[in-house]
Amino acid sequence: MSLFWRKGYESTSVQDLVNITGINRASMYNAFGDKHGLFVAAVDRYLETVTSKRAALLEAKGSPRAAIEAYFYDLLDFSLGPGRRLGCLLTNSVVERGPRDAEVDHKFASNLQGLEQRFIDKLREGQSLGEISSRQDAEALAHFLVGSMTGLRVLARGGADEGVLRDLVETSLLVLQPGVN
Amino acid sequence: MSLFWRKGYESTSVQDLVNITGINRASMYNAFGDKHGLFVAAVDRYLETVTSKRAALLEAKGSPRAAIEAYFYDLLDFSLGPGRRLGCLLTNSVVERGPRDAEVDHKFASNLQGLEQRFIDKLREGQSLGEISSRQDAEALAHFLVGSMTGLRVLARGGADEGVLRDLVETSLLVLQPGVN
DNA sequence: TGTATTTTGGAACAATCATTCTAATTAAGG
DNA sequence: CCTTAATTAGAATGATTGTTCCAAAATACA
Repeated sequence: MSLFWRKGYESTSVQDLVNITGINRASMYNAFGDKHGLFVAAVDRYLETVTSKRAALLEAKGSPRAAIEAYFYDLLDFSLGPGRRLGCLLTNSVVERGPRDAEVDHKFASNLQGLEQRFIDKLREGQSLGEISSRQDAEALAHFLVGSMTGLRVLARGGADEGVLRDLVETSLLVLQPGVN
Repeated sequence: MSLFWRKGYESTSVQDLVNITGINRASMYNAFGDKHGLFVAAVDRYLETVTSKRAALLEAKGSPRAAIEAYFYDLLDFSLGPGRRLGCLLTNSVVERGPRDAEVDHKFASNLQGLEQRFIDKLREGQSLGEISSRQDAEALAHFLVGSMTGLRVLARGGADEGVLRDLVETSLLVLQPGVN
C-alpha cells in the first residue's frame, strides 16, 4: 500500500513489492492473482484504514459544523506531515489510471459519493440548527466541499506551501458560515 | 502531447509515440534526447497552447471579477466537453511523477505561482472596486481559487457529474461576492 | 508421527521497455 | 549537379516487465 501510494501503479514493479514485503513472488500471485489484484487490495486496505478513520470524524455527535471542520483540519494536518505529502492513494490512482481502470474508477466514484452523502447529512443538520449557511442547498455545498478536499490532496502531493493549504481549508470552511441570506 | 495527456507518462511507450506521430524513432531521439525530454517538451507545449490561452482571460480589461468568472467557466466548459475529461496534463503529471521528477515538480510550482499572482492582482483590483469581498485578503482568496481549480480538474478526470463540477465553480465564485464585512 | 497443503527460493518465460546502431534514402545548400 | 547533412526503416541491444513453473523446505492437520 505504501509503495503504491508513493510511486503509483506503473512505477511500482512486482519485484519492488517482493523486496519490500519480503513475501515470495509465488505466494503473492497465489493470494492476489496478479499485480492488479494486489493493487486493488492495497486500495481497499487504504480505504478501510486511512480514509474511513477520518470519515468517522463526520459521525461525531454535537455540532455538525464542528464535525466538518474537524474532518478538514485532520486532513490538513495529515497532508502536512513530514514524508506524508503523498496525497490520497485513491485520488492519485484515478488520475493515473482512472480512464483505463474501471475498478479504480468505480471505487473513486462510490467513495466520493459516500463522502458526499455524509457531508449532505451534516450540512442539513447544521442548516436546520442555523450554524451553517442556507444560502445554498446542502447538495451544492457538499459538491463544493468534495472539490475543495480533492484540490487540497492534490496540492499537497504537488508540494504546495503550508500557507496555501491552510488558506484553502479556512476559506472553504468560511463558506459554511451563516451570514445574511 | 495528447497521448501523455490521456495515458500519463509511464503508460505511454516510445513505440506508442512513434506510431501516433509517424516520426521515426531515431529522429525523436535526435530531437529530444530521450523519452523524458520529449515528455517535458510536450508539457511545455501544453502550457504554451492550452493553459496560457485560458490564462489570457484573466488579463481582460473591465470587471476583474468578471475576468475571474470567465476563467472558471471556460475551464468548466472545457472540462465537460466530450472526450475531454482528461484533467490538466501538468496536474496529472505532478500526481503521477511529481515526487520523482524535479522538472515536473518545478513546472507545477511555478505555473501555479504564476496563476496565483494573476489571481491576486485581479482580486486586489476587484476589492478596491468593491466588487470582490474584502473579508479575506487577496492572497488567501487566490490560494483558495487555486485549490478549487485543482479540485475541478481532478474531479473532471475522475468522471464526476456535470452538476458536481458546476456546483464547485458556482460556490467557489460565490466566495468572492462582497457581503457584510 | 505421517500426510496434505502452503510457502519458499530461484530459475525460466515471453513480452515489452527505452535506447542505440547500421545502412539506405531523402532533402538542403551552394 | 554535387556534396553534405538529415531522415528513414528496421534490426539489435540489454534491461526490465509481469507471470509461471519446479523442486525443496516448512507448516498444518490428523
